[in-house]
Amino acid sequence: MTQGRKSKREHLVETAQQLFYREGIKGTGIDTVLEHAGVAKRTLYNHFKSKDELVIATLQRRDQEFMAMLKAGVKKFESRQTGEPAFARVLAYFDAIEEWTTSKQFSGCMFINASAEYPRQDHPVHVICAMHKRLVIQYIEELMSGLTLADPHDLAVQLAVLTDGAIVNAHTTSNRNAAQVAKQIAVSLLTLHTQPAH
Amino acid sequence: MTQGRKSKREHLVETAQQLFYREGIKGTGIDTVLEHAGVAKRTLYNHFKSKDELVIATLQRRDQEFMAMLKAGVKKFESRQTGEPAFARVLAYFDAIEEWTTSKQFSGCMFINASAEYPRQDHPVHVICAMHKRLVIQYIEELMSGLTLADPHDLAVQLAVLTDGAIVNAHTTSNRNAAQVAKQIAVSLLTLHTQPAH
DNA sequence: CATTAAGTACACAGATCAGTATACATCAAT
DNA sequence: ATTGATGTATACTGATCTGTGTACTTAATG
Repeated sequence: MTQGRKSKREHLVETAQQLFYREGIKGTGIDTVLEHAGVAKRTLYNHFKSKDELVIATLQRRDQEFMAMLKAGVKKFESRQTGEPAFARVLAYFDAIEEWTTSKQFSGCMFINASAEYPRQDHPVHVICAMHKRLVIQYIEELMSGLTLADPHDLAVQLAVLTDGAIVNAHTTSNRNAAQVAKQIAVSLLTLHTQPAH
Repeated sequence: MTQGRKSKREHLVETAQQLFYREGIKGTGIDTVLEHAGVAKRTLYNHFKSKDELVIATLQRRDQEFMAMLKAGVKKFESRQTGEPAFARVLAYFDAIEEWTTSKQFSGCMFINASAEYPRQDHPVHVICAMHKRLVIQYIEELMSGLTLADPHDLAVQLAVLTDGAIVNAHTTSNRNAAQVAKQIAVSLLTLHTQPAH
């Protein structure tokens, strides 16, 4: 029971996650996952009763990983900002997004990609992706909690739309400036909504 | 050579386009396309030497169709706007996006979806999607040609990022307000960039 | 030592996949 | 009327896919 470093299950999910992200989910066969993980097929099907279950496990893992990456990025970049703390956190958030979208391994948002591969909105995979996006909005709302806003949720949704636009634009058109573009817009929005027009 | 209504080729592409859009490209087999089109397999492979070629043909068709839809939408909605014509056209553009994203058959952007299914940026399918996105930016730039702007291309990219964000958000989270959110942001940006701050 | 849990190796089922081969039908143009 | 292009029907290949069946190994635990 107690065994070296990682459980086989965890190792499978980690390997599958990388492959699904790089090659797409439907573009990656179970056998490919097993080869890369160096694990027997039976072991996989002892832990997951179908590929779909493995897919869902990878998305849940990615959700954890991504949120952690975001929070670490915000922490890292917010110190380099000046002015209102909540304002600085939002800017740091877009810096984190930029660092990610310009990184070497970047291949779009795993959840947006998965949603595209499973277009049906009632499919479990699609549902999980929607949940993740809702979590991100919630997180943005938390980042802005120090600001005085007419409708904080509304602004969080705006910033989330902006984020998704930047991610997709960066991936489809290989644009390395997408996140900066989004950040620039975010600054405009924040300025508008925190200092009333007159 | 001269035959009824539509050529078999055109019919195949139209049918494939619908299925690829609704069920995903890798989620749709050649046989499914043939069943729906009522065409023999040999006929398909006389017109296209591989599935990839058919996929590319559907994307090219979708590009034509989508741009036509946008232009028709702009024409339809711009008359309902007041004020500066170029400004009104951009608002009408977002109205067109909204009408699309809230329509019954909406299942995301076919090019974003295809990019996700073919994540490798050098894959022909991915390249075509990037080209389409560049065309959209160009079109937005044309819409704004009457406005006095410091950097028209820059603003067009911003609006394109906004558009993609709205489309993706609408699809993944089934949010019917996404396009309105984007439009609202667009208004802010246009106002900021057309009437200098002081 | 015996039991039990977890993993492995490997063959295999059954479906589906893209693409080909072959023989036949239709029909317009020469 | 013959030819040539286009399409059809059907069977088939070979690869790949998810998932299962089975017998063996390994190691921790009692």
